[in-house]
Amino acid sequence: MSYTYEYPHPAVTTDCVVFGFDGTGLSVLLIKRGIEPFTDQWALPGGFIHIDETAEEGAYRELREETGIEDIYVEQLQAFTKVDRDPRERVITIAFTALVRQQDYGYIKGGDDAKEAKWFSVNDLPLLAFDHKEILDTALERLRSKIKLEPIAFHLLNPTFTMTQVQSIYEAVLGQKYDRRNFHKKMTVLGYIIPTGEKHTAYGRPGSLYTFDEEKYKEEMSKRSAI
Amino acid sequence: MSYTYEYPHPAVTTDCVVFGFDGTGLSVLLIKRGIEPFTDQWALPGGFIHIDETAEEGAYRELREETGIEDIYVEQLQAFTKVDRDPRERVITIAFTALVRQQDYGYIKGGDDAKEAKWFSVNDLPLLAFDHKEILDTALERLRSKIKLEPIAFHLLNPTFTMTQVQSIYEAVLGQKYDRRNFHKKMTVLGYIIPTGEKHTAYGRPGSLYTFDEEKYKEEMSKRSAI
DNA sequence: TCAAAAGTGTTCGGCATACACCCATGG
DNA sequence: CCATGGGTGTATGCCGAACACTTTTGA
Repeated sequence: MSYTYEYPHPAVTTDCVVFGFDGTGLSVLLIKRGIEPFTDQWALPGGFIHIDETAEEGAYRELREETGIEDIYVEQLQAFTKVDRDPRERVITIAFTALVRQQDYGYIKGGDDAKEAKWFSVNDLPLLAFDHKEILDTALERLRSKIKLEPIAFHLLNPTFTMTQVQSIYEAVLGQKYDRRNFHKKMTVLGYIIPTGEKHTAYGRPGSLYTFDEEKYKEEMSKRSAI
Repeated sequence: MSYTYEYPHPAVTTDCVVFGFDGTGLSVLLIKRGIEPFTDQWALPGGFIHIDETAEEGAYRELREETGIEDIYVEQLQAFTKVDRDPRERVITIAFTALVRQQDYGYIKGGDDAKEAKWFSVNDLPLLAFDHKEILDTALERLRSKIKLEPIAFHLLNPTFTMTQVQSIYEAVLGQKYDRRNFHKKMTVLGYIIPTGEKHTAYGRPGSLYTFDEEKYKEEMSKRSAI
């Protein structure tokens, strides 16, 4: 079976920067490549898109095939189009950012073109295949600016969480420390972080558990843009 | 001449949302299509990327070919990948946002696959070909959030400009009015908008001309992130 | 009883907002 | 001299930053 065109067509892939949070730092999910090129090197999960699926669908599918991850937050980053970024042929990749609850995927199976899948701290990354380092850096930059504007941190957390956990994510992503009292105040004043009444015990005094209320968030947003 | 692949490859195009400012409102540059499909309909300038150029290079080339525009600010928006977005074959487009000094291009020549090129107010757009309305809306949304964070308004203005002109751009893009005194204060306090000492006369009292200082902007930014 | 983490309130400065009067120019 | 638009300062309110002591739990 072969496909012929009048003009040359680039191949199109998707690559996914999957961020997780392990309780202290920000992590990225990488796969060890099982096929040429860059066999045995670490890379972002991804692959060629099918002719009858959108890039989003392709990104979801590749994630499922290579890592077993499903039902997560995925958002398009941008396309990367350098002419020589793949040694096989002209390949354009559409990169995505995904946020997952890393706890749910403590052990990742690997599969398909991936020999192995593993979480890495963003501060201690191996050498990456292709231009995946550049993609990852772009994703990180976007994550940093986005977390200041939108409540995306909650995609990295359990449905209920403590304020300290939220604060840890902001600190890990933005690389700075915040005052516990001011952070708590700022979050509660937003109006869409709701105490559940439950407590969470780890060490020391138990912390209150909160939940993110999507509805209240939309309400608050429409109030503000109405002004 | 034909090109054969083992797997089906989508075609890849670029499309460019070119914003201009005519002194009162925000405009978009559209071309009237000279070829099938959607002949004679208005569309974003763009076309198929060559196998040996990046998407950015392709976007620049198509803009030059279809509208004669050169040397402007261009930035990638995102890819649009719906399966049926082009009736000919599977086509993925990588969309770009461009900002130009509309004055420099009061008359646009058209050319190549474009019968005609024309500025339209973003508030009074014709029916657009393909999914170009969706692309345009996405670009507008991105422009609105970006203008709040970065000094991109100056790409729409002459190298020297009055404060009132800057204010008009912010008002046109964000769709709200600002107090002249407060706006002036906010801009000057930024530190990278420098008075040239020249005056600009239109009606009434002449206004001071300012210029945007790239170096100072970078300085100010590094100061702030250092804190 | 000790270590670890959580809960909480006040003060201060800076930035955004609201607002009005006078000035320079062209016709 | 009049119409048009430009330049500017002050008062107020809100938000973010700094900062310390007390409480709850498990070991």
